[in-house]
Amino acid sequence: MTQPARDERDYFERIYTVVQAVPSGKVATYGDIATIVGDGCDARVVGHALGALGARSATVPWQRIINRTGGISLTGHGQKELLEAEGVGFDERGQARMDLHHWSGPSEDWARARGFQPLPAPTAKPAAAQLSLF
DNA sequence: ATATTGACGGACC
DNA sequence: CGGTCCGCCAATA
Repeated sequence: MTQPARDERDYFERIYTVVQAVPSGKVATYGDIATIVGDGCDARVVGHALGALGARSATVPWQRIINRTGGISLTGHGQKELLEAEGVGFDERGQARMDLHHWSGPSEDWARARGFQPLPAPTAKPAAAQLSLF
């Protein structure tokens, strides 16, 4: 009974909370936020929530949320510059370096306390492949 | 209540 | 590696 009522499905508020958990200098994808929120939340919903921020855009680091390809979906708002100001590096293709600034997700304690869930596997790749980058 | 859109993601070619 | 198509879910008209 201590479980938060899912009836309301306040995706917006939840998404805002998760986005606020993203530290400066880090970036997260819409899909990651959706996964953390869980409960059938999808990347599309995250985009809607951020689009409905309105005046709350000043209290929610929406700039740290980018698409899966590491590119900026929204242009004209200086999102890329904002991220660069936070220390996020971009490549010539205008895409953020996910391998360097991709948020690992919230801690299990934080997530569980909020009723969310941590990321299952951010970027599981065999370390052996790293050796043969040449 | 139904149809269309949308700050996406993943699969396919 | 890049562009394209389909799919998922909610909000809005």
